[in-house]
Amino acid sequence: MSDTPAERQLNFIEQIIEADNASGKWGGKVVTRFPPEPNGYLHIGHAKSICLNFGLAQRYGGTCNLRFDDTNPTKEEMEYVHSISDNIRWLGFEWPNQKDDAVESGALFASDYFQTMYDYACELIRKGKAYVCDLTADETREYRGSLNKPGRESPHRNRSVEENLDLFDRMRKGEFPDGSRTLKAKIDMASPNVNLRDPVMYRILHAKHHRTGDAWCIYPMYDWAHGIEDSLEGVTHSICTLEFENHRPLYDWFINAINEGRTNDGSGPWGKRIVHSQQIEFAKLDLNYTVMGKRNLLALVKEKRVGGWDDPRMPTLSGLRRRGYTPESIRNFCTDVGVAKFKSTIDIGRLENAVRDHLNKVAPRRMAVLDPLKVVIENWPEDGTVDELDAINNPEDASAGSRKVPFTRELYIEREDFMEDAPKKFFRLAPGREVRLRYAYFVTCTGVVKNDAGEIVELRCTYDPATRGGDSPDGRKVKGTLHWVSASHAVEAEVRLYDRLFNDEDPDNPRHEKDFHEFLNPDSLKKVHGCKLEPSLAQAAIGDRMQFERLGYFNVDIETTPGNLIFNRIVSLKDSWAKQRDQ
RNA sequence: UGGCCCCUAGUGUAAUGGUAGCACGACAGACUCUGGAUCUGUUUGUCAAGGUUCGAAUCCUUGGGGGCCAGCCA
Repeated sequence: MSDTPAERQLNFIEQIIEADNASGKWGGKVVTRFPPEPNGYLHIGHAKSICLNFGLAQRYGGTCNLRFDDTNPTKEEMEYVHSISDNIRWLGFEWPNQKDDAVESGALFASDYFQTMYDYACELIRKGKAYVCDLTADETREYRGSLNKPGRESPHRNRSVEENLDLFDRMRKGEFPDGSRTLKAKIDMASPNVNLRDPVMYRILHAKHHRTGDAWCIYPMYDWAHGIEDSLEGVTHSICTLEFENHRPLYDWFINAINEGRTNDGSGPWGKRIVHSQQIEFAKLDLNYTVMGKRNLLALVKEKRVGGWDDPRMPTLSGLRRRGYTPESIRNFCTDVGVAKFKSTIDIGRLENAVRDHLNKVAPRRMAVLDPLKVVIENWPEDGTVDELDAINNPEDASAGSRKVPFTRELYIEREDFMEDAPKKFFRLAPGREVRLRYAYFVTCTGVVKNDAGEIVELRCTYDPATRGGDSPDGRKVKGTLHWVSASHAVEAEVRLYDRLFNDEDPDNPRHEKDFHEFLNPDSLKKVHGCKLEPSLAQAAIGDRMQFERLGYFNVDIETTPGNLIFNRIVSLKDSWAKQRDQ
C-alpha cells in the first residue's frame, strides 16, 4: 500500500533537502528534530510529524533529535517526558545517544539552553534590539493594535542599554513579580505581521520547572527559544506545522539579529555566526470521526468518557498501541497520507486499512466464536470421540506452520452464520443447506431446536465423513465456510468491540451548534462476554495479536488476568456480505 | 476593513512550461477451504475568467473558496 521511499515521488520537503544537498548548502548534512512540549500525550497527528522528521534523517543519512520544548514550567511535567519518549521508541525510531538507562535517555531539552538564550538576549539588548517593558499583559495587548490597525510603541521602548541590562538582570534575580515586566524585541509596531510588533522574548514566572527547579524565574517564549534551540543543535531543516508560517519572519529575525556583527571566522566584537536553520511548514494530520486537540482529549479522559489516555478508542499513540495497532502500520499510514501544505482531512478508514494490510501478512489465524450457537453433529459418535484436525496458521505466510484443532460432537458456530429463512445470497447455514466447517467437515443442517420463547438454542446437523479436512472427494462444492469451536474444548473470554468514538465526521467543528460531546458514539464500546475460543488461545499473552477467522484482528488486552482473558478487536475484516445485506 | 498560506478524481497525493499519473475507496469480473487476501478491469479531476506562450495544473492578473495570525501558550 505504501511505496518504498526509493520509488515514491519526492514530497516538497524532500525536494528542498535534495536541492540543498545538490547545492552543498549544508555540506550534505541533514539534521532534523521532533520538538514536543511535554504537556500532553502524543496522538496519531504527532506520529506524522515523528515519521516525517525521523524518516527524513534516516533517508538522508542524518540524525533526528528528540528535543523537549520545555519553556513553560506551568504546564509541563516529567510524566509527559516519559510517555512521549516511550511512544517514539515504540513507533520504532531512535534519537542520538539513546540508551536504555531511562526511557528518555539521550533526549535534549530546551531548558538545557536557558543560559545561552539568556546570554544571547543580553547581546540583543547591547545591540539595541531588545528592551525591558513595564507594560502589563493587558496594556501590551492594547499597544499591539489589531489586524487592521498598527500598534503603538511602548513608552519603555527607548530605554538605554545600561538600564535594560540592569532591569533584565534584576528580572532574572527575581526582584520583580510575575507579569510586571517582559523583555521584548524591538522590531516594528506597525508591521502587518502582528508577530513582529515587538514580541515578548521573556516573561517572569516564579514557577518550579520540572528540570531546572528554581534556577530561573524568567522563561523564554517559543519564538525566541526555538530558533536558538535549532541553531545550537545544528538543525538544518526545522520542520513545523502550518500555523507557524506567520512566525517564520520572526524566527529569521531573531537569528539574523544574533548574527548581526558576527563573522564566519569569529573575528570582530560579537564572535562567530551561529547556524541559521531553515524553517519549513507542512500541513499536520487531521482525521475524521475523532478529536485531536489536547484540550478535547484531556476532557474525554477527565470526564471519564473513555477509560484513560490509553483507552483503545483514543487516537493517542498509547490508545492505538493498546488497541493493537502495530508500529509498522502507523508508519505505513503516515507515509501513505503524504506531506504537503494543503490542509486535508484523512478518512479514518485509511488508518484501519493500514493495520489490516499489515496484520494480514503477519497475524496468525485462530478460530473464535463471539456469539455462540450450539451445534450437535447427530451422526458423530456419542462416546466423546475427538478428531484432531490440521489448521493452517497463516495462509499468507507458509513459515507460520499449522496447528491442531479438536472436532467433537458438540460445537459452537456464530449465531449470525445461521438463518432459518435464508435468502438465496446467504451462503451460510440454513435448514437443509450444506456448508464447510473450516479445516473440518461438510455439515448439513437437519433441524432447529427452540426454547419456549421461540428462540433458537441449538442446531442439529449431520457431517459427511468423506470430507475430512474440508474437501469433498466427489468434487462437490459448498458456498460457505464457517468458523467453529469444539464446545468441550472451548476457552471462555471477553471480547471488546470498538467503533469510532464519534458519530460526526468533524465533531469539534466550530460551525456546529453543538459541543463535540454530543456527537460521542454511545456504541463505541461493546463488551461481549461468554465468547468461545479454540483451545490454543488459552496460552495467549498480553499484547499478542491474531486474526479470528472471518471476524477481524484482535489482541490480548492489558487488563487480562489469569482465568480472565480479554481481547480487543483491533479492526474487523472487510465484510462484503454485510455490505450486501444492508443494501 | 491588514498580512501570509493553500485549492488537481469520492479522499489523499504526483506531474516543477511539453501525453494529467499513482494510492486508497467505489463499482464489475476472476479466483478462493476466511463473503478475507490476491488478480484483472471500469468510473470520476486541474475552483473560475482573462493574459503570456507554439504549448499552462504549472507563470501573470482579477475573482471565488478555505486556512492561519491580535497569549506574558507552543
